[in-house]
Amino acid sequence: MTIYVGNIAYTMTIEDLKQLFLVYGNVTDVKIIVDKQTGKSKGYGFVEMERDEEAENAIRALNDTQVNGRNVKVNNAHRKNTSAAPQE
DNA sequence: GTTGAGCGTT
Repeated sequence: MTIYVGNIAYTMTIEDLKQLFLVYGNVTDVKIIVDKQTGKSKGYGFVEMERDEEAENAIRALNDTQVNGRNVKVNNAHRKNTSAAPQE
């Protein structure tokens, strides 16, 4: 399952997110979106986990929680073709 | 700061 992580602090890195989600399950891939034009973080990223149940568990545990001083938004991704469900 | 990018073998 691909998890969307938004409103994260610019200080948050891929390893930071990976460690956070690894507590709830094994993480297959972690990615933070960086603007190609500015080279800065866009403030959101994606985390891919093997088991959906662990992913949802991590979502419920980390969503709307303060990380690095920022209230992060964690939810299952609902766009692109990386989601478990088709896009309308 | 709210739903990507990958640029060459993932």
